[in-house]
Amino acid sequence: MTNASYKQFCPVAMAAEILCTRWTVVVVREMLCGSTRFNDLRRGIPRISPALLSQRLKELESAGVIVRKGGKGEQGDYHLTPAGLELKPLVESFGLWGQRWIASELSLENLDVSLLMWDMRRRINPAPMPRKTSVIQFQYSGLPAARRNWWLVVDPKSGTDLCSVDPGHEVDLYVATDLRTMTAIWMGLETVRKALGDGRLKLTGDRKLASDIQTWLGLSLFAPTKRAA
Amino acid sequence: MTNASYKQFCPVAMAAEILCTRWTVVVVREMLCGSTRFNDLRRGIPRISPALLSQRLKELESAGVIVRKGGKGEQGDYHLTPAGLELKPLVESFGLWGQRWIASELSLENLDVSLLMWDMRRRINPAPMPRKTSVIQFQYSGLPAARRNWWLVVDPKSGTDLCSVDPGHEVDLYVATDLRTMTAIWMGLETVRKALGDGRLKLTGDRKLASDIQTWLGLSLFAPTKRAA
DNA sequence: CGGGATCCGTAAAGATACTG
DNA sequence: CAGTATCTTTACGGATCCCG
Repeated sequence: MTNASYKQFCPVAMAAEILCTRWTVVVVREMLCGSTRFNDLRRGIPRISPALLSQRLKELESAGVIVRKGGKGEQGDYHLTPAGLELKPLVESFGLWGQRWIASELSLENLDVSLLMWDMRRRINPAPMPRKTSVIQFQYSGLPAARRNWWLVVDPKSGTDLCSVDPGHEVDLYVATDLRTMTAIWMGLETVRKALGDGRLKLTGDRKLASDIQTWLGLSLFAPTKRAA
Repeated sequence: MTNASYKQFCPVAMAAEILCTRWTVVVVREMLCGSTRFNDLRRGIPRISPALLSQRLKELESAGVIVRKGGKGEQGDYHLTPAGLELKPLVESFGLWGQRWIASELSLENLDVSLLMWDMRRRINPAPMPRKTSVIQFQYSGLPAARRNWWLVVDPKSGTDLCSVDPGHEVDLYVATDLRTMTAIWMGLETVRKALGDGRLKLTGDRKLASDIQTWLGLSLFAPTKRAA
């Protein structure tokens, strides 16, 4: 079917043929967010099968959107080409439209704690945080024990690590909440202040870190978008 | 599969789930270009099966992108909702990227005379043409007899009609060329002047109409886009 | 003739297991 | 870690038919 094409010279149709197969736009989004390794991509796209991810990467490579570095059999390292980088406005169009027009209840049906934490790790802004390494532990009520606790280890110099098992460091701030509340905050559907107010979010530990949370907890790229629906 | 979703709260993924099924973006493009009837859509998307078009229209309706006017069994009349109209920038992103990065030889493999004429009909600009109705006959060499001749009947008041059988009016301008040349001009890949110069395009009839052709023959929306590949 | 619905064979995607 | 292999389910393409 991939070969039995739309047969239209229109550039919209030609681009759609490359990009509008299942998962493809999500793969590109993930690469625009900085993932380059096969398993990093899988982490950002948990429900894609490895076979299909592999196929999509090959298709994107032959379309000139990405290049694979490393020989066959070696570790692959995937990077966007100039053509791939220019897909950024297109992916942003998807995000803006989705944020504006897809009912928020629908988004909040697709809760996924590892996806949320993986996104948060990428968007943490260490600038307003202490010079030293900060450790923030998230505690999600109502989740199975293995997925309940998450640690963000923020080193202003080397970046942020995400752990789902206790890394053993002393914790500077505990964030106790439920997954739906944290996801809604992340998406800009509600605010830290409101969730703190009605008790769905509790912060304990370092006072400064707690009061500054809105400044270092980078929200989703699309959180500022005004909703229409 | 449509229901077994990506399961991601990310608005990019949620939008992609709605829009990135086969043909869907092309259907939206066609509606943004003004088609509202089932068979107008089929004309702009000749290779979609009626069953799949019907299914896509239902999906777009339940996603809130279009509304169907007319009761069940009645004539359907499909219109974009406000959410659908806001897909315009997204569809334009596809077109811009496609025009910039997809090799032109690839586009010119997908020649389709009825698609080209259907697009041209929509983009003709009657303003610089005579007040009276103008008839332009296109003669494509190398096509089977039934698809060789096309007539655009441009009435500055009521709009433009496209005919593939002789409507019987007196012809003001004859445009004799081949399909590849006309498509390349339409896409901005080359100019009328150059095609006239090397004889791949011939204009006979009304001198004024002929010399003004670049002003009234609206090109593809993406013709001004600079290519990268 | 416009606006679809049905049926069937092929092609793509999901799930899971497995390997260098 | 970075993918293949295999099997089942779902989607798509194409032809045909239906109905007002």
